[in-house]
Amino acid sequence: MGKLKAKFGSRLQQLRLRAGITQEQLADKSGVTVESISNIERGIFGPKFETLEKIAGVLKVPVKKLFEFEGE
Amino acid sequence: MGKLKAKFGSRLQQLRLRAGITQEQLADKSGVTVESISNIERGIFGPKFETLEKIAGVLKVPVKKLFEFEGE
DNA sequence: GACAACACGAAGTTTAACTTCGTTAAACCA
DNA sequence: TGGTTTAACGAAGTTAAACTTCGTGTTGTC
Repeated sequence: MGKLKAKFGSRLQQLRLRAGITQEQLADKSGVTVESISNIERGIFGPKFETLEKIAGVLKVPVKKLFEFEGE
Repeated sequence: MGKLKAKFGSRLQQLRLRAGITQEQLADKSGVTVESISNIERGIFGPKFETLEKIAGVLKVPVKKLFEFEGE
């Protein structure tokens, strides 16, 4: 229990690297700061719905892709 | 753009009805109020990550199922 | 050496999630 | 009828998580 933020974070990092962009680029296009992206990727907190939607848009993936973890 | 909350809401309602439970039952087991579930299902706001995780647990579905919308 | 990219922490701000009230209405059953 | 359940819907207030703004430290690379 309580592992969703962490799993989401590493999944986000995975998809961001796959897209070939930096945290700063993702941050700028998503309308948040680099530190926020860093915090999200490290599982410190999860994005709110609005940010979630923007991030998925920048990465050009459906939102559900961000919740597809390994071993589930 | 900006339709994620609404799509998530109706998807949640769909899965809740499929599970055969009321908003109140889902609310109690998820640790939020009935009004919150109602607001989420109507797309007024999206749940925070912690609530999202609990809801998926109550419905016994992986989180990504809640983001599987029609026509995507 | 300088720069890029990122981890990481602390402290403050913002605002969306959440609550608490209350009303309304449809559906079902006694 | 009347009572109960279920849920939509609004307004207003509270809470807490998301987000920001600082700042330091590390790694890699040009």
